[in-house]
Amino acid sequence: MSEKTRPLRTDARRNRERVLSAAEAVLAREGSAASMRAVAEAAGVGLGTIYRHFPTREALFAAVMSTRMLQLAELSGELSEAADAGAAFFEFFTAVVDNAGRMRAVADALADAGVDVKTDSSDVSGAAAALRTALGTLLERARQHGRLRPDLHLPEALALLAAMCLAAERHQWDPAPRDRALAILFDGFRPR
Amino acid sequence: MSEKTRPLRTDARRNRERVLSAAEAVLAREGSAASMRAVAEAAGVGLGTIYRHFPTREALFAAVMSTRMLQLAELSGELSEAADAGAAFFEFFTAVVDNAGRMRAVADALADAGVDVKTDSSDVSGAAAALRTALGTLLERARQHGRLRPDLHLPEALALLAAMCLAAERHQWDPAPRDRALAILFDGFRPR
Amino acid sequence: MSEKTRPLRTDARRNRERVLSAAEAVLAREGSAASMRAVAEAAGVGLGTIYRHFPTREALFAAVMSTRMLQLAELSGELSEAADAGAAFFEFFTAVVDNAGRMRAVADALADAGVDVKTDSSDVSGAAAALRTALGTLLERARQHGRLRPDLHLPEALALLAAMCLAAERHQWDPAPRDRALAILFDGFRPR
Amino acid sequence: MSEKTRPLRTDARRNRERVLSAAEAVLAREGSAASMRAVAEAAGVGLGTIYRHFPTREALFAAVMSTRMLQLAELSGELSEAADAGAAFFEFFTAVVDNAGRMRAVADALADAGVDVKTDSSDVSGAAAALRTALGTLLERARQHGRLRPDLHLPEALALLAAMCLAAERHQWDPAPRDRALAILFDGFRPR
DNA sequence: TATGAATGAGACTTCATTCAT
DNA sequence: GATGAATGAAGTCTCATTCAT
Repeated sequence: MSEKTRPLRTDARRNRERVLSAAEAVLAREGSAASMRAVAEAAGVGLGTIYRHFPTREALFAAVMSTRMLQLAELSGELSEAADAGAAFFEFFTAVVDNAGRMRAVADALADAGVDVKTDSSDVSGAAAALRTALGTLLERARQHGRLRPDLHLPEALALLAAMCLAAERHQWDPAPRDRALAILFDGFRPR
Repeated sequence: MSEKTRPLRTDARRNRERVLSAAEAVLAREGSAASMRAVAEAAGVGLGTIYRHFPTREALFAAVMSTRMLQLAELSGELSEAADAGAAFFEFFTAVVDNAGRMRAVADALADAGVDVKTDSSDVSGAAAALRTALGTLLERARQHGRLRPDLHLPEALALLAAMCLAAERHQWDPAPRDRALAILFDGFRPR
Repeated sequence: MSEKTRPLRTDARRNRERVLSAAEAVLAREGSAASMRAVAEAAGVGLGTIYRHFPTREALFAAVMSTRMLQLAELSGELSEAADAGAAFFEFFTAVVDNAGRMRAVADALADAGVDVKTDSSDVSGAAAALRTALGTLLERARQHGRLRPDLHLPEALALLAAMCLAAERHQWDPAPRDRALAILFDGFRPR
Repeated sequence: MSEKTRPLRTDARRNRERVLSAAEAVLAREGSAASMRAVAEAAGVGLGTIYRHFPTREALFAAVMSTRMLQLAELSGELSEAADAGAAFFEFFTAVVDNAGRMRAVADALADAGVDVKTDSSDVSGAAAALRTALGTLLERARQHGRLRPDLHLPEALALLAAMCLAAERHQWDPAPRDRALAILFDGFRPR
């Protein structure tokens, strides 16, 4: 847990970023079977450079996911103080789905967050926990404000979030159908 | 003479079944990257036997999917005459999700059914179309009976079905959480 | 059971013939990599039927070759009494080349006949010997009639025959180019 | 192993050479059905190394052929200015046959050179064209010097060259029989 | 530190051969 | 006898990972 990283040289850090974002792009384009070579080429670095920063293919992809999840968790911070607690929850939910739609394979990790975390990467499980916490906080607040049905709890919400993410990334959902599906689901979330 | 003959044909057909159900099990356990060897071992047959019945890895997996989808489409036949049109729709929806929970990768095909069918296997596309039609029929009937919100149309329903299947399959959803998630979603389906 | 070959039932013998000629056709069409299944299909019999008559793939193809070579050796019988000994030799030589042009892989065996027989099938080596003898007889007679250079002996003649056969089968030589090449070679055969 | 040579960027090129010459040797020993693994073992490299340098089995074998053919075409350059145009032609012809005798399968390509080039590898077709041109040049020159019969043209010469190569390669012709056969053929080439 | 050549396990697929029906 | 389903060794090729430069 206490993975203390020492400051990388600036060019090394820049390479790490390039690899990460190349990996994300390649994952989005080619799915989870994307090869390390494809990532290296997209990043414009050698294969060895990837392995300098990420010990293994799985570690690289886990890093992609946790990075993305952390970004989402950060978004929740802002929303947790929004005036309309219900809107904040729905906005966050939508943002996560939207995000998943842009990146194949991140949804897999989101799905994992719902149950047990299978990956042994503490980074991913940490980010997943952060995301879960973020959703939980917004959920609780919205419910207390009477904007969500009282019997809606975090596990179901996470499961449904994961479901929508998986579908969004697999369908390459366009905004319109996505919004229609979410509108229906959100009606199920509301108190009667 | 009167003894039941055991022609090779029978044995061959049984082997085909064994391969199909082994493939389904392996797909469920190992995901879509499952190897042909794993299927062969699970089926207790040689590798060549698989290839006798299915010319290609893709063909085998397509057969698994279309078989499963056809079974579901058949179920819809019975339900389409049930007394309670709303219950029939929800039961079918639940059955499909339940089914997907048992088989990774079938959900992929279900997802495909929602949009365009990408696989060129006419078997799969046919089965997918059958499933789409089945859901459409039940949906229409339930809506006309006033059990579904008037603005719920097939595309959204399919998208949400696919989403739930994907999640069920990935989470290995147990009945309890699955039912809770579906209950919420179904509330979203109902007229207010 | 006695190992002595006994007359085959007429249908069995007919099957043997069908397999042989199907094998020749398939060999001609697909080259020496032709599969047993292709032969079975061309012959309209099951795979097992081939193996009833020929213990291995190699045995089948050897039988094809020896059959063909025997036919050629028989042709030499007629020619060995022709009035023009020189023409008889050239005609035989041409006939063999022509034949090879029609059947891929038989040329391989002809080539083998020129040196040592590698196949352990006594059938093939016997047929090759018959062919060698046939050519030798015609050669000797033509030379004694003064139609061939005195220093042309069987080994060279066989080597050149094999060469032309190989080329003929590989090029799918049409008659015209084949005749031009043979005319030149035959000029080399003649006394100055 | 005494000293292990240390891979260099240069070493990659050397590995390429090792693979090429191993492939030539294996092709000569085992014929055109030689396996990639056999080549890898003969070269003392891993299978993957072959595929790094040659994308495909066919590409490797094509490279072997075109390399060899190019070497022969180069030889013709020197001979094209020899004092004795007839001897130059015969020497070249002999050299090509001699060469083919050392490598099975190269003869196949030579045969292809005689007609149309079937391989889509531009390397091979280019080398084959170079070889054809080389023979044509020497042939023309020798004929103009009155050392070849006037009606000997390139197509026949190529066909006969291919024939002799095929036979040489298949027989593992020793020099003596080869020379005897060539002497006879060359007499056919000369003006009467 | 970055590079990319090398490695080899493992994937898919074919096919000669055997054997139950 | 005939059939063709089953088998599994072997072949080609891919790709995560290591390591010398």
